[in-house]
Amino acid sequence: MHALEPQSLDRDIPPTGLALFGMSADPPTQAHQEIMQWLAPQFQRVIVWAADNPFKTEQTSLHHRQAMLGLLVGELQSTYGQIQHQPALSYPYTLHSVQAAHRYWPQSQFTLVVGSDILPKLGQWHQVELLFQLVDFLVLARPGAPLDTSLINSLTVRGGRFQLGAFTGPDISSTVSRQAAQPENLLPVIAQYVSQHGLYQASLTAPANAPRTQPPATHFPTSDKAEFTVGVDNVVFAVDSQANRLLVLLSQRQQAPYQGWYGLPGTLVRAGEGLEAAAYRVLAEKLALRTLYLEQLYTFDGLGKRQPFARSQAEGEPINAVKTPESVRSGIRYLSVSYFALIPYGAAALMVSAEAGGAWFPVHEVPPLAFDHADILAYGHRRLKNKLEYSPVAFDVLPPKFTLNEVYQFYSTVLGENFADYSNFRSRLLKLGILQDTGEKVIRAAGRPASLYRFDPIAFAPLQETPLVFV
Amino acid sequence: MHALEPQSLDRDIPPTGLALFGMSADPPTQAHQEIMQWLAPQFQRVIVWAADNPFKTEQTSLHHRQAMLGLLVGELQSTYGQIQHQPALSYPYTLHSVQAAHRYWPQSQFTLVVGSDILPKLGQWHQVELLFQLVDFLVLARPGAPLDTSLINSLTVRGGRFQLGAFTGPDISSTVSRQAAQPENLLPVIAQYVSQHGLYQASLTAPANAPRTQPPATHFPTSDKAEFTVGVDNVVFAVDSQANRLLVLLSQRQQAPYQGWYGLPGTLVRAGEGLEAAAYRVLAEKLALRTLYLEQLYTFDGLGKRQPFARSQAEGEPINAVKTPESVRSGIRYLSVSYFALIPYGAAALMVSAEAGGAWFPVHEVPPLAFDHADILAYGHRRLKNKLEYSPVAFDVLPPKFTLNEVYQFYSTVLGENFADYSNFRSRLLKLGILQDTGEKVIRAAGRPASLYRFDPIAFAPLQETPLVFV
DNA sequence: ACAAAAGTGTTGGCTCTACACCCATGC
DNA sequence: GCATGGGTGTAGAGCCAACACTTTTGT
Repeated sequence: MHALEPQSLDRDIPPTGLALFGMSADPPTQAHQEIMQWLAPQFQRVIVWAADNPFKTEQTSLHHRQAMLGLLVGELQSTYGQIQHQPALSYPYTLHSVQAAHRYWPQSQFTLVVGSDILPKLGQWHQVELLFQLVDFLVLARPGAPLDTSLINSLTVRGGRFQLGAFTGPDISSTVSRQAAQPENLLPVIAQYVSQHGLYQASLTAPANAPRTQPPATHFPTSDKAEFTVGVDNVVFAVDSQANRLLVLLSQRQQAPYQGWYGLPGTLVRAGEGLEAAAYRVLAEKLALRTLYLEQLYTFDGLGKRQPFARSQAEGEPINAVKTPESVRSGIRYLSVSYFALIPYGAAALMVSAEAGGAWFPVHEVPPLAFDHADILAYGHRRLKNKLEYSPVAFDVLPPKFTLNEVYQFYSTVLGENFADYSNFRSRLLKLGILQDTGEKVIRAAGRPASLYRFDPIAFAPLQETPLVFV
Repeated sequence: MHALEPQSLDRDIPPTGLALFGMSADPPTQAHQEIMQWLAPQFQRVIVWAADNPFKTEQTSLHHRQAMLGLLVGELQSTYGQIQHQPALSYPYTLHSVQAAHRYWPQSQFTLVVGSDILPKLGQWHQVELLFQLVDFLVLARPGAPLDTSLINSLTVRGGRFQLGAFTGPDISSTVSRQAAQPENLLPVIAQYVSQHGLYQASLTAPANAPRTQPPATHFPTSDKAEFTVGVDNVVFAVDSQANRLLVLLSQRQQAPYQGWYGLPGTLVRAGEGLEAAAYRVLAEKLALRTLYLEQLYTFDGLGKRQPFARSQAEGEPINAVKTPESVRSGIRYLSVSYFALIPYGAAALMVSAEAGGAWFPVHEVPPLAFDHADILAYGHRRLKNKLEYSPVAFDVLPPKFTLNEVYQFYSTVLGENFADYSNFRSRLLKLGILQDTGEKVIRAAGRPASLYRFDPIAFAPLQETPLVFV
């Protein structure tokens, strides 16, 4: 039993192993901190977590305990970089925490750090024999829980490997600090957290009207951050289903750069104005309309071509090799947030004419565009096609009552020629059950009168989250 | 035939009609501009476009002609708001332009403005009888093309309705300005465009080394635009498929606001640094890894809750009613561009420990987060699930060789319990033909050895654009 | 009567789901 | 042997493209 000799620790435990130190952290104390400091030089890494024991009903919520432990570890990390807070190890059973650790750091040697007070209960732990195979134990003596050699013997018989830690510091009882908790007994960083969140109210003499949650201030620390001007650029589509043409709204630029070129209608975001509000403003300046579909597309920095289509960086260069483009290092930069809009075809006519400078182009006949607007337009076009296939945007811009053929024309205009035939489209659409037959009939041309349908939002509501196919 | 009296125009044509004025615009001249000015007071609106006649081979490309016409109309619009350039009316046949106009402005009265020189050819125009039903004609006299009354009579018999315009101004021949083209014969705005794009080279005495395309300058006009600080926030996921847990990387904030809270790891964008580069930098500071999947998620202004999930504004309030939130009107604003990353599970262990301040949380057990990071996280989670279903991101973070069961575990961890059974998942995945069987076998636990597969990027390449389902 | 458009029905082929069953290994 | 996980096969249900067919209108 010489392994139980305290002084044997420093030479028996190799500095290549990982220490696992779970605790309730309710709250974490200076003793916990000192144990970590004591463990740090002896192990390659020290992993700590707050145990998630659902049976302790009186316990402070795991969130708070994790936050406090994170603060405590954060204080140490500048000196002891190898100490790590690992919330993903929070499990009800220690076995599961240890198993997770094995998955995180395969082929590592683990030492589980425990207080001597848990030894009597250890025999009944969940699958303790399996646990014994996975970790060595490092037992730290606690006052009131002297080491019982026969107990350790019986556990050793079942497969446990125990070492005794030569740690001598303050006791680690959280119960004491919780119950007799005066702020001065806690570490300052913990005390601050405790008072801010109103924990341990029963005993803590917290300032009566201390703020519980902090106001979300708007101040950010300055560094060599860049300053930006932010603009929105809109890709606005209208569907002329009768002529089978998809139209896009462009506007001609009045100033350099690209003076005289066509581009996407856009604007700079004004002080106090939201992104989406700016996008709406651009539309309202060019068009008079009441209904539309609008969503954010993509954000482009001004630096080089971004490709929103890029699938992956897999197997590529290490990420540290990503280099900052050398262009545009001067002064204020420009950021473009693009939005994508679909408006009713009728509204295309209602263009506000005075100085609007907007014009509709068929999407397959757009002129060369300013900046990278051709890319943005292509991306928006792609998004429109995808959106149509799995979401009912079409009904946002079709008239309130419509014939099924109108819907069909709309879809085939946007999605192109290789499109399903009318009768199958029809039956699929109706089977979704989101269209109401109004009973009204209408005659658009020669031929049998068509029923007018209405989109039924309440029938659609439950399908909102379902992946639907409208094709 | 009193309708042919010039002076009858002002009282016979109601100011409620729309004038349609198509031209070749090759280039548009001062005469065109004067005609528009003359038409403007007489009509509710004047619609102009550049005709798209594919038979004229020597013609300047439609793009340039549209751009020039747009510039010319732009000059007039501050005074004559009712003049509109409408490129969507560019068709080979005038009939189609007129029909499109009828779709744009239904129930309107249209007058087509033409020069007297086209009258002899008008009888052979495409479906001219139908055209006659759709528009009145307003004929402007041109030198060398005197009005032939018998010609007009015969066209009237076929259904045409003609009026004679009392316009007296310079002749409108573009051919002349093109061939005898000196810059001083053109309107200044057109001359500038022509020289910048090197049009009409044969005859134009353009400056020898005038720039053909403008440099994309980086200067923008100032208005009451807001200044922004831009940050990126990353939603970083790792899949622990063995424990069936999805992990997300959080970091604890060191400063106010929300000091001590957990939040998404982020940073401010530095001068000269691209958005994606900043996102990579954050990851590189916290983690040591070589492969990952990264894509842009969404851009949040700091103003109030945005909901990237919003389906539509359909049937809502008119867009002019969208109001700017009153919050944060002061000084510099903050914009958050969020990115979404998926990293290999093994890399989660390689956390750079020193002062990294990062920690992995199971996604269903995250603590309360700073700012609106909980919303961003939820959105990222949604995106992850969607991405998995129709794109092969999983293979970016799985090891280079993997068993099918590992893929299955990965999918069921992310997509949850109600997931297809293994054998069907297996056959569907293999049928895609994007996995190669390496022939190697591996034994993970008890049971028959599993084949190792490899993702085959070249087999996948042609499927890139196809809508695939991996579920 | 005929053409054109709306709407219904049928049929063969395909895919998906659920489940049964065989295979190869550790113990 | 038996348990465990890998891997194959199959019957039934449902879906879908293609196309024929009926109904109701305009001309």
